[in-house]
Amino acid sequence: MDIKKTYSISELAKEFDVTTRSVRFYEDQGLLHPTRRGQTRIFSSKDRVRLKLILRGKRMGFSLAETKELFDLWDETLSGNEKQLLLMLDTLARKRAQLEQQKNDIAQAEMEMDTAEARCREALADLQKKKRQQNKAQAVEPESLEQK
Amino acid sequence: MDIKKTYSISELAKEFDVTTRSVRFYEDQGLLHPTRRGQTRIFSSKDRVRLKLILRGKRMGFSLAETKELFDLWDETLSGNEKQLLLMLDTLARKRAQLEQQKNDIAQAEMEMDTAEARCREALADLQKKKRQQNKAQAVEPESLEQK
DNA sequence: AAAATACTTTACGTTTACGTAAACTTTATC
DNA sequence: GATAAAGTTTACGTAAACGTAAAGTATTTT
Repeated sequence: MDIKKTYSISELAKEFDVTTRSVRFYEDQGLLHPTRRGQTRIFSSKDRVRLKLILRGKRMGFSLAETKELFDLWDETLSGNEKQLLLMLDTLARKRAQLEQQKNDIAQAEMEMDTAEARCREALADLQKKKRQQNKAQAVEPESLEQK
Repeated sequence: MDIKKTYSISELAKEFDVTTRSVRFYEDQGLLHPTRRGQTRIFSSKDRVRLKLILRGKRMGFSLAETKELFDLWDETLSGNEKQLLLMLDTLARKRAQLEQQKNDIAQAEMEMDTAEARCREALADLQKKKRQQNKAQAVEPESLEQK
């Protein structure tokens, strides 16, 4: 079995460094489904996992709506209906393509950052050279002052 | 030299599959700097490159503000001021860390999609087996009817 | 010259993802 | 039993990234 524990809203908020407002909002949008004891929310470890997925999705540029779609689709997939299974496979394939695009984008960005960094270091090296020449000039100056 | 051409707003919009509204918005936000002939915008190949970077940034989950910051920083970097150079190097390092995080996220997502896909295929295989068994049953049924 | 085409500015509208404040209950602590 | 701490709902506010008219200008085509 999982960790099998339950979580309060502030426990989750603290663990993942989000506000309770955000967590409530995610519930409101149908991404989380806490139960209630009285009116207090009780989150399951499934909710915890989903929160983690939500945040990772955000870092990857996914909207909450997209993530919710995936959650819902997965839930329906678990029903075992053939149509849903095929739909899920199709969706997975499309998401994979999206990830491929992102990997390409990242690789490109990294290359460009390499050249940018190289130029920076080159420019810095030039500045250092200039400085050394100035220091040499200054090292001579005192003498010329004394001779005056 | 570059491609050295200039571009109209609709040329760029068509090439990158965005609306002219978006292009004007990017200018408004200080991300593009077209010149004017009369009141008509004329985009340089530098603008074209920047538009490409803007869109890639978006796919990578960067806001326009973040992208603008990088543009501005890079422009100031080109001035050759030492402080700016160091700032740029620092920023590059932070962006690299961000990309690393994204790569981890993507790798994680891919792994989870692998297991999700495997479960789907397994469930589908089970369904196929059931179907074959049903077909076998149906193939026998006609005989049993005739014998009645 | 009239009409079509491409461009412009101005400005209000919309969606997403929360922030923030107000007013209220429930539970834990002194 | 008062007070603080953590939770709740309701609701208005906001920044980002455009969408969508409306109304005008400039140029090209017929």
